[in-house]
Amino acid sequence: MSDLSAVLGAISHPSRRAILAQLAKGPARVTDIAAPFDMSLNAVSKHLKVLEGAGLIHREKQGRDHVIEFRAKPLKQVAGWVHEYERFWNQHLDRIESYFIEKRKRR
Amino acid sequence: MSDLSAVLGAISHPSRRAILAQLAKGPARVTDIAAPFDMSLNAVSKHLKVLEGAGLIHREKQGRDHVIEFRAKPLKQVAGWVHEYERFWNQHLDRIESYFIEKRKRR
DNA sequence: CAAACATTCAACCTTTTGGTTGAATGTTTT
DNA sequence: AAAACATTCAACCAAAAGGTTGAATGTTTG
Repeated sequence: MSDLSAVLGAISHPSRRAILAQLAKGPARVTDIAAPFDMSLNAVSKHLKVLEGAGLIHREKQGRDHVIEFRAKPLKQVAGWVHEYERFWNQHLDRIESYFIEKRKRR
Repeated sequence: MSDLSAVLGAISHPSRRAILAQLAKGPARVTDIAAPFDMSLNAVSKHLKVLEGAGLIHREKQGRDHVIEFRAKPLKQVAGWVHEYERFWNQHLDRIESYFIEKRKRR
C-alpha cells in the first residue's frame, strides 16, 4: 500500500537513505544498521519504522533479532512520477523558458 | 545547488506535486496557481518558496505579478538516486529475498 | 490620486518530525 | 535462574512544517 507521499517523505531524510544504501548490500539486524550512526538505537528504530511504513523495508523476527531487508518496489512509483517530467530537463530551454525568452525580446 | 534532501522533501507533499503538475503545462502567476486549491493564497506562497528553495521553480517578477515557471533539472538527481536501486525491483526475489528463503528452508 | 490587485511578511497556532532517556519485553547464554 | 543482549514502548523535548489571519509593500487601473 505504498503511498507516494510516504515513500518520498521516507527517502527525503539522509539517514534513511543511508540506511537503505546499507541494506542494499544485504539484510541486517537493527543494531548493525544503527552501528555506523551517531544516533541512539531508538532513533534508528524510529527511522526503520518510517521506512517500513513506506514499504521500503521488510522485517522478520528471528529470536531476539529483527532481520531487516530492503524492498525496492515502492521506488518504482517514484521512478514513475519522475519519469513524467523527464522530457523537461532537455526540452527545457526550447519549451518552458520560451515564455521568458519571448518576454525579454519584447523589451 | 539543489540538495537531494530538499528536492525530495519538496516533492513529498501532494499539494506541491500538484503545483508542479500545473506548472508543467506552462508558467503561471501565484494567484492562478493557488486557484484550484482549497487553501489560502499565503499557504500556496509558502509552498512555492519551498519549491523555489529546491530549485524546482524559477520566479520572475513582472510588475505586480510573479510569473513562476517549472524547472525540472533537480529531478535529475532524484532519477539518479532511484536509478541506483532499479536493479533491485526485478532481481528482488533472486537476490535480496534469498536470505529469508534460505532461512525458511532450514526450518 | 484613489481604489483594486498581486504578493509577501509577520505573528501565531497546531501537528509532525527527529531526537533523547529510561523502562519494559522477550530471547539467548552461562 | 541470572545476566546479557536486542528491540520496542512511553514520555518528553525542541525544532520544523503546514496552515491561518492581518498588515505591509508595490503595481496597475479608473
